[in-house]
Amino acid sequence: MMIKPYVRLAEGEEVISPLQWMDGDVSSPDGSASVPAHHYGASGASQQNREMGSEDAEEDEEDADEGLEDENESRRRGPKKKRMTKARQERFRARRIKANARERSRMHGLNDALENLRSIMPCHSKTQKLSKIETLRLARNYICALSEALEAGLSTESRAFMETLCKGLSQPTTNLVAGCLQIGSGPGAGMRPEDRLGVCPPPNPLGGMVGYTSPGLPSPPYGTYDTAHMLHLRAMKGRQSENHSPPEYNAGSVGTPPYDGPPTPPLSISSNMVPKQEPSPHYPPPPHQYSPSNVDQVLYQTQTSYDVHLEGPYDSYHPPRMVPRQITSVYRD
DNA sequence: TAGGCCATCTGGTCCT
DNA sequence: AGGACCAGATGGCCTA
Repeated sequence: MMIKPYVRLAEGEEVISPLQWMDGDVSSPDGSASVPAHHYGASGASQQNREMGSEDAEEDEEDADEGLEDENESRRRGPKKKRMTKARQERFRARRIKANARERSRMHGLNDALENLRSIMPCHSKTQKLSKIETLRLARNYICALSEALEAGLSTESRAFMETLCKGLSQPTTNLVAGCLQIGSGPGAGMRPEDRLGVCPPPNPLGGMVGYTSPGLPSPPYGTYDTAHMLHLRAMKGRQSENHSPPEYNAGSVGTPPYDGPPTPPLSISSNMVPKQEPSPHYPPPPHQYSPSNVDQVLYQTQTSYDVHLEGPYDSYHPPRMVPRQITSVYRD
């Protein structure tokens, strides 16, 4: 028999658990479940607990069955296991069902919080949802990047900001971030609303795009983009210090590189914004309007690192695909 | 088809 | 005693 997977239920819906399923006719007389053992996972010992119940006493009926203990059971050290009477089984199941419901609810709360976090990330797409781990990484990077921007008075469109933001992210997420923050409003005008990216806070109700992601940007060949060189850049800045980062965040490691900056300065709510929140009618600005500064020059390069692929028909549900152009050279001076 | 991600169940541990 | 939290295990879904 196949056990259906659990899905997140709408409010009011009731979940049927294997334990409840156990309560049906499929339970064997001795109380051990017919639920496939593999469904439970865990070790043999745990499995035994599940079947025998590791719960506390049910005094009645106990002594009478003493002689029926199997030999291994009687030789075992430690407190003797109480036998699983029917009443104890029922209590155990009821408690387990309650615990399962609590655990589900707890995890839903966790997921809701994660969803809230996603919604204020600089890259927010309903069609290309960040995974949990990537959400956390990006959140961490975002905080670091904003802190650095505040500290150094840099633009949140600066290269440094982008670098920090993309540190240690997976290739698809890096692509998403890049597409998010570097693509202007022009070609995306016809996109699905849910593909528009909110830049904390979400899109300006007055209209205008704050940027968008291409739905399903292919990973490679985008991706010779390597964050290793970013670490290099940071190392050159000589800002190695303090234990703000987990030990695994070393330059040579695969995980998210360390944030080696100073402690995060206090951020006001209003400061938790990036400039693109107020969309410019000319974003990205044409070259002749662009600031000649070095950082902006680099930024302009990044903004022009995608071409709009106009091949084939497209409409609001099939927006033009963004085709990368030499993304690897974006961060080179 | 393998691998990534996810939801869920579960037992253990800690805390109130 | 019961709840919160955690980590291990499992199977389903999706995508490259």
